[in-house]
Amino acid sequence: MELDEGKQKFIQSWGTLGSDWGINRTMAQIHALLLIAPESLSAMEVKEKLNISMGNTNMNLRALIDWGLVYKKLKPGERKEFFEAEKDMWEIVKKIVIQRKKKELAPMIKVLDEITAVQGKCEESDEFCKVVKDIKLFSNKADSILDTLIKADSNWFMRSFINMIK
Amino acid sequence: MELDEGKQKFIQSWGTLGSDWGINRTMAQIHALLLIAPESLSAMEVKEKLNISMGNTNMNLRALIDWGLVYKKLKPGERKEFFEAEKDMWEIVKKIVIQRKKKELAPMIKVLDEITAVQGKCEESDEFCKVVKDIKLFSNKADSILDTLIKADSNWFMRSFINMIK
DNA sequence: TGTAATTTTCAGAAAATTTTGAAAGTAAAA
DNA sequence: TTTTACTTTCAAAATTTTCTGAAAATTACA
Repeated sequence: MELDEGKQKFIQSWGTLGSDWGINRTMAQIHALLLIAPESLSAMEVKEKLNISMGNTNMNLRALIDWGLVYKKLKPGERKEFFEAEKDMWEIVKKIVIQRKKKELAPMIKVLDEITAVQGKCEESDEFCKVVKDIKLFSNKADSILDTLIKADSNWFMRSFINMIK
Repeated sequence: MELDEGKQKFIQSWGTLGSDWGINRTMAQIHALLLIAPESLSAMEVKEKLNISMGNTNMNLRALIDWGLVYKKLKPGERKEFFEAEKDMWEIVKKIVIQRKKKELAPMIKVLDEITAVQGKCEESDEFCKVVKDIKLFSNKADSILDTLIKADSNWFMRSFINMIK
């Protein structure tokens, strides 16, 4: 395998992984492209390297910026904008966790709370009540664990996990 | 809000959460329905409660069984099959982790390994090589953390995290 | 064995998501 | 101010994913 082939493969795989992770394919591919770019790239360069339309490029670059995975960079003397990826893996993971927590966990917790307001009507034996209680317990735990992770730095995280594992 | 309304809401939310998690909407809704069902249900009952086709019901019940989230149960004297959800939250999470690890993490690690075979051709300065190395480190770490989690039991997990957090 | 109940399969339909392309918007330079 | 380079928007098209419905397969019972 040649180096360029490897890069291509990496971009494709990152795209696939992304789409499994609620990040759309193109968004993840742009991220991958910027991750391995030695220099920041312009929107036009991204468009051309990935063979996608300008509209698509623009929308997904915006989304990446929203997520905090890509930064806009202005080069002095250059009119157009350049883009640069966040390259610290721990930062990347944290930013993804923040987004997914907001998009997924928060709404679930909200619904669970609404449902709990009704729990008075529950028979002790009612399966529904038991399940909701369990899930609530679990979600709240997950919520606070993730909050801790988000605040933590990489070393701390690794250290904790190493302790946990041994 | 009435109890039935609450149940409905729960099924819908679990469906939405599912589709964010690589479990399709219907699959997650069936899981939710079975989670809060006091008794195991037949395929026909599932079909009717969720207003979906028999084909869809069958396919997603199979998928849930594959994932280990639902068990098939035969009632003596009854010809048809009944279905019952795994209700232990920790088991549920573990089973989802197992599937996603297989589907997402494993292929990524495979690609990274293939790519690494080419790394000889890398300049020390090449961004690509740095990034691949970082991601590999991270993925392998994630892989072994998840393996540990899968083997662990709920109490152990919680205990570790409580320690971690304080 | 034949019949009826139940389950499975899968091609095409429907729905959801992503992408394009062209037009509109902005702002630096001339 | 006009031109030019670039960015943004968004309706419609393309693609991908999910669902249906009907037919085929399986199984249990008579």
